Amino acid sequence: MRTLPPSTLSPHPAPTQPVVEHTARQRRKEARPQELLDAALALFAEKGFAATRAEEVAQRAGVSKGTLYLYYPSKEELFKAVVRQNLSSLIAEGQEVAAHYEGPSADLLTQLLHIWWERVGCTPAASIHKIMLAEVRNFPELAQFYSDEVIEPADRLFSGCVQRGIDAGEFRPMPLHEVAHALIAPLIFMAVHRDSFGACPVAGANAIDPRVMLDTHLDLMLRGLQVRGESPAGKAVA
Amino acid sequence: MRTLPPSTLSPHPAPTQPVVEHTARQRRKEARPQELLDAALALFAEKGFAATRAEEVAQRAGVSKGTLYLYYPSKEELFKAVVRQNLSSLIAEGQEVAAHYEGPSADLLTQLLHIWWERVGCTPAASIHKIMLAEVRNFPELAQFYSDEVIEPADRLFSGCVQRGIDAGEFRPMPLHEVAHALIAPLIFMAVHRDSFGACPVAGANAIDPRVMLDTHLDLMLRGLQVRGESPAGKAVA
Amino acid sequence: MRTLPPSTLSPHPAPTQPVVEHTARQRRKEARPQELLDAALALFAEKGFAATRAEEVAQRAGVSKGTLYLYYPSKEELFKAVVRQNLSSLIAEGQEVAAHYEGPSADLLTQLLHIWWERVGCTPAASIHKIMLAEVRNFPELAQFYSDEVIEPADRLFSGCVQRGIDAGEFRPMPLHEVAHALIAPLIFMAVHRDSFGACPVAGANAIDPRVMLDTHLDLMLRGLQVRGESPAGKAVA
Amino acid sequence: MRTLPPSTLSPHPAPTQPVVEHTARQRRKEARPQELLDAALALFAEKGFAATRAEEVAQRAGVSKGTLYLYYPSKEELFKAVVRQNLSSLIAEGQEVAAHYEGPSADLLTQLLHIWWERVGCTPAASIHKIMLAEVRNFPELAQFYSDEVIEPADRLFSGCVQRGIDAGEFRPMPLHEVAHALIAPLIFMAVHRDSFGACPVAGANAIDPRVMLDTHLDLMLRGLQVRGESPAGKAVA
DNA sequence: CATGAATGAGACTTCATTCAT
DNA sequence: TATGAATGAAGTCTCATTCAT
Repeated sequence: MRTLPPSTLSPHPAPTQPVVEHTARQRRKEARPQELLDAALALFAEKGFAATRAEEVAQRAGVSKGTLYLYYPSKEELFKAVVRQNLSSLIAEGQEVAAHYEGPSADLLTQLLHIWWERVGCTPAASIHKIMLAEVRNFPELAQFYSDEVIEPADRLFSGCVQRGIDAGEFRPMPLHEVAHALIAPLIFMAVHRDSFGACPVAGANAIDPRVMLDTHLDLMLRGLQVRGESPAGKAVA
Repeated sequence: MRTLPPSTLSPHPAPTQPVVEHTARQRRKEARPQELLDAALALFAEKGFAATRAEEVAQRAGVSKGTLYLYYPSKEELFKAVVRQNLSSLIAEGQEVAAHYEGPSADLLTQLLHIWWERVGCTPAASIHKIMLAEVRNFPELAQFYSDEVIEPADRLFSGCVQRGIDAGEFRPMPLHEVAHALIAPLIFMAVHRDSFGACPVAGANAIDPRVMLDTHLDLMLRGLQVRGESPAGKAVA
Repeated sequence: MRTLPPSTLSPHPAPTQPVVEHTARQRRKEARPQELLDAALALFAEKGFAATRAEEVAQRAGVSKGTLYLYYPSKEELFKAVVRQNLSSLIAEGQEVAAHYEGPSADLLTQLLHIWWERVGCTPAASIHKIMLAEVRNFPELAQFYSDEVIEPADRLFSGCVQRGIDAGEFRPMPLHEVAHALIAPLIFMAVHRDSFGACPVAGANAIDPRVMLDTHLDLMLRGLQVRGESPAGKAVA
Repeated sequence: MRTLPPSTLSPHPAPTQPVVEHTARQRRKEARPQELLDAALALFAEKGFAATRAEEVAQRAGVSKGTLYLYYPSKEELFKAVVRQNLSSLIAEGQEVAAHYEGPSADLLTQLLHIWWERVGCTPAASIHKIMLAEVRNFPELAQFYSDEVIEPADRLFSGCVQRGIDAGEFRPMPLHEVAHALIAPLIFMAVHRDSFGACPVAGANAIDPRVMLDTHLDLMLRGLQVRGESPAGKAVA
């Protein structure tokens, strides 16, 4: 379902079948959670949380209703698991990249946004943001969960990079959270838009090429952040 | 809640329908559709489509459940009516401003975004975007409508301004649609976010001050658009 | 369903239709709660709490599933309403009788037990005790409710009568709660037994005539309580 | 949980089934039915039939769900087996005692009730009565079984003792079955009550001390049975 | 026009039972 | 023989929609 991204961050640490041989049934059992999460993500993305029926998720994963509840005790927990698998893990990886990065901050931001696009923006995982925005009022517990697991860490990640650039004299001093928001918002918005209007023959939504958009956005933002007189560092994008 | 009931205690022996009768009840009757749409907008914005109960809409509009169905044959039709009614007036205004503007393009963009924020971003109308994003997959016919009535005109408006700046030598040449998207997306995103997470005690969402965000965003974008060596024009923001 | 008991305690204070005329629908609405409670009591008695399906109750009352939930928000609340109507009210009446009684304590106990038999013991209401005994462990909230609404008041009522007899020198001094228990337990037990085994052709259960049992029990108990040398006061039973 | 798994780490090259093998596993296998019945009794007593899950019974017996169904083809059959196994042995004992008793009938009754309390009333077996009362309507065939195996013999036992006392001039002539009922009912009722409400902080249920109750009850009953003018015989109770 | 009592399809979730291993 | 993953019928409760008044 997910095409191997050219990213240096391999999603799973090389499965290459361990020594022990499993029976067919055991293999099914081990694959179940992943199959269920994939089915759930697809359906949540398509119809939203409330409108997705548990039985549909099960059917799409090729199991019965009861089996779904064998692995996840409620629809809400299933959704949380989807969020964890698709977002929480990625943000952690982003933190790793940022923590060990040596080059210019502009390049770091460029790389982070490209990673985000390849791992989230152009995958069904992008829909999760839409789902949260739309339904979070009805599930307050999910709001806190999402804030803790996704929004806060992502804000820390991007604010940290901007701070890093300011400290190094690469960027102008600017309000951190607002810049972080301005950095990621257009990308999420584009992904969400494509997810919602992409299926329909809508000129406006399709007039935008995601790759061009990403590069343009980075060009604008990095030039905007840049200290006057220097040359922009984000050229690597092209 | 019901004004002037035909109580038996009325001092006059039943006036047998006055000539006009355009009073109380009649006025209520004419105002009903608007009252219902207002109530529906508020609730759809708050809870989404599926989680909004028809009875709640009726209650909030001060009528009974049955009356709602007198005006709208189903919850779906009510939803469509809400979207249509609230979007039709959203665009014209901006077009007017842009058509007659004389000053620098940076100032024009600054003004347009401020107008958007005051007229849409910080009003319930902002919720409509959220609703559309969330539910458009379930109402394909609304997608075309929304695209024609909102997305396309808005894109034309902002692309036009950017083109104007490029033509005048104020801005660097850049991909028009992508810049237009980068201009408006963070604002819509912020409004939608506040609408969803604002009620919850979520640090990340509340860390951003809308006014600061707006100015920061404009600062970044205009400096990013600006032709090298000139001074940015968007300082008027205060 | 309930035959008018010869008791001086009229169950309802004479309905005799108030002045206002109701339409058919309104009449139905007003009768609904009673119809539902009757149906619920019958089914709870027959199958227990957990095994009684909400839809069955509705059907027996001649309405749909949804209507039941219009009047009682959950099966548990429905059960509580059944208890209140059938037991709580009766105990309150018993307290009234006891509070104003003038004659010998033995006669008071005789009368209370006869009332209990006629109003509970030989009606479906007797099954409620069985239901509670059987299922209370699974519904802790019901346990507290039943204890507060039924067990405690009943214990107070009977202990109070025994105390009254002891104070007046009619009865020997004895442990109050234990005597109260010994007074009411055989009657409840008999009723519960008949409710459970009555339908089956079981000699043992049917060998006992409730009337004889009641009189025998009273005879034994009152003679047992009686201060030595006096003549028993409970002869009125026959 | 599984004893002696045929692990590949076994030092001996698979002993190819020893001669007797009546060890560990074999012993477990033979003990299985009893372990399952014990677990089932405990759970049925605690939660009732419907609320007891098959898997819980299996877990408590230390086996898997599937194994339970190897021994009992359904939950219903398991329930019947529990009832049969626990009741059949309860009655014989009392009959023995009564048959050979030489002393006064009051002492005999005293002794029988004390035996009942120690052997049934204060053991899990008391719960069986509760289960029967609650569920017998759903298992009509058990009604006859229970009646034949328990109710009838118990009635014969106690009626016989009363008859013996009357014949000997110790007791007043009274209806036999009704007296038998009045003798045993309060004790069963108390045991059942404690079993159901004992866990809850219910004053009424806990206000009664079983030992005091037993003595009080015997005191009342024997005095009630006693022929006028004689002194009661049941003092032996201590 | 307006009401609100009534309906019943459908959602989530549980659990007795089966069967491949 | 023993396991436990899988099933699907059934239960409680919700809510869009209808219609007698």
